[in-house]
Amino acid sequence: MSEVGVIQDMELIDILWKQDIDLGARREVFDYNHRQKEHELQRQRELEEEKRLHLLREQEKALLAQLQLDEETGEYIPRTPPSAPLPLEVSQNVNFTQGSGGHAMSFDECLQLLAETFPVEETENMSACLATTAISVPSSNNIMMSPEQQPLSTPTLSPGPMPPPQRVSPDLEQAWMELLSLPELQQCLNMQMEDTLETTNYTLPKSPEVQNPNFTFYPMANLTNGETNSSVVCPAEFISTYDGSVPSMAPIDNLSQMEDKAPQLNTNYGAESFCDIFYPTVSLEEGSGQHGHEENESPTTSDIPNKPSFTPMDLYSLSPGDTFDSDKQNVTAEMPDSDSGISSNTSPHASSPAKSTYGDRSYGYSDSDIEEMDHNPGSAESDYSEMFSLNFQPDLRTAVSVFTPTGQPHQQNESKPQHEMDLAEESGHNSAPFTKDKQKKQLDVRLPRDEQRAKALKIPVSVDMIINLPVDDFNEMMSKHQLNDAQLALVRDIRRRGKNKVAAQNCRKRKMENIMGLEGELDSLKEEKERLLSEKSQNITNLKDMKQQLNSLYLEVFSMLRDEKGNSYSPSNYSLQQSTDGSIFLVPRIKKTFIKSKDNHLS
DNA sequence: GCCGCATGTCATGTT
DNA sequence: TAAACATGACATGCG
Repeated sequence: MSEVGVIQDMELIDILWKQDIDLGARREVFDYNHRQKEHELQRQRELEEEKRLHLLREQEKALLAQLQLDEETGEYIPRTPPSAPLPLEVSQNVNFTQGSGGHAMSFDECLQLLAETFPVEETENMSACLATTAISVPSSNNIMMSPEQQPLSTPTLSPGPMPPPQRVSPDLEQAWMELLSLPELQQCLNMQMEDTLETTNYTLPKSPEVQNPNFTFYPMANLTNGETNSSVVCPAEFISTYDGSVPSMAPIDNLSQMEDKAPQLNTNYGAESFCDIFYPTVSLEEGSGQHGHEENESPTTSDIPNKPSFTPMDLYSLSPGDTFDSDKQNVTAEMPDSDSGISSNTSPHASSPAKSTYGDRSYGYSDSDIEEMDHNPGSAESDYSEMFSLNFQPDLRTAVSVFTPTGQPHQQNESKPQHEMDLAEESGHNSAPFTKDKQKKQLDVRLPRDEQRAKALKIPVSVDMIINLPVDDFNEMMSKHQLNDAQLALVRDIRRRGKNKVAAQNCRKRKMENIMGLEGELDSLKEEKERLLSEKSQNITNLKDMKQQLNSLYLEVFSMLRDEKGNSYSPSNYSLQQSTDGSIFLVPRIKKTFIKSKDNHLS
């Protein structure tokens, strides 16, 4: 293009730009040089970013070389020269406050804090993880949380930082909070989680930091999956570490399946496997169920936001010991009967997972029930089991695992007060006019019967799921489990009874509301009646007064009338009458009396 | 033992 | 037509 042509073009652009000023277009939009400059700046920024990443990677390697596993405490401590051993507590007393110059806590201090937070029995196998990458520490720690530690609060895999473990000391917890507030660490955690999820083709919505190109990336985030993914370096033995606590959560066959799965986890350890470990019941049921097949059939990432692998029911089932809160709503989100204040949340078994665990016989049973079961342990087998002559061999693992959607072992730790407290809270509006402690107690009485029946027939689905699953999911679940006729019949009955129970509660609630509404309406009608009666009496009084006034006025007018002789008319002989056109006539009463007398005579 | 209340369950009708 | 829901009637447990 010639120079003249360029000038002409620029002039043309100027004209267009002037026209576009009104549209808010800036001149830079049309300036090629300006855009080129911007492009160069961006490239420069990217180069700086790469340099920075490289530098950080080098620092990371140096840091890892300094870490050392303390065989006794299981804590990772920095390699210190023998001459100047560093007390471990120092790291706990690190001032995490951010100074004016930035973070007072260095990254290796953060790592040390992480190492201290998680003891050796959990990190025995973490050494491999740490040896490979320090950034895998937070994630792997989270994976290897001991059973008593709180697992993920929700199954939803959040890209955000994990909550601090419960066992940390207050100081450590404080440090944790501050540590987690470090954007670098958050970034690392986000990236680590992403890497983990990517192994199962999951993608999570990136955090703003991730989306921000100017954000500082730690080098580990750029490692390949093989390097970063803790699953690769976490040996399968660590999985078996949890066999002592987890197996009670899964049926035997599923357990074996899970154990068989362990080596696979070793090579491909993602979110799904993660859930398999901590929530084997759900993951094996759900994973192999309606959600599992989705992942198998179409593990596209686009499915994730629209249909997360955890439905509200999963949330409910997965929250160990947590009250299923409104979200339960979440459950109610599945159940459109939001008009009913009771719904399934108020059902004791549905409102809280903890309420579904009836391992303790004294829990939720009436005295007679307990007595009956004590005297006749086989009574747990319902009429169904007797009907179909099934041999119910109490299999603690199976029984407990099958009917605890929460995945919690049935160690009843006297949680009843809390349970009732939850009930009281959750019953909420239900408190009037139904809710009493007795009612709550009786709500609990019935459910275990179905629980026991299901247990007797070894139905591999929790009663809560049987009742609350949408019909499609329910049918799908039933088709996945090979159930015999007796089991199918029982499952159908449990579902029918469970739904009808809620319906009856709603019905009674509505009935009481109707009664109360009718009572209120009755009161208002009584008030209306009183008001109308008083108004009637007032009207009668007014009418009386008006009649008197009219009478006096009539007499007054009549007294003023005179005949041609000047004599007054007698009111007894004459009366005043008004015609339709308004004129007044003096009518003699004689005729009237004559007619009257005539009428009387005829009658 | 009777009574009232709360709740679960069944049968049946309705949506 | 199936599933969910509504509701009357009855049974049961409890105080």
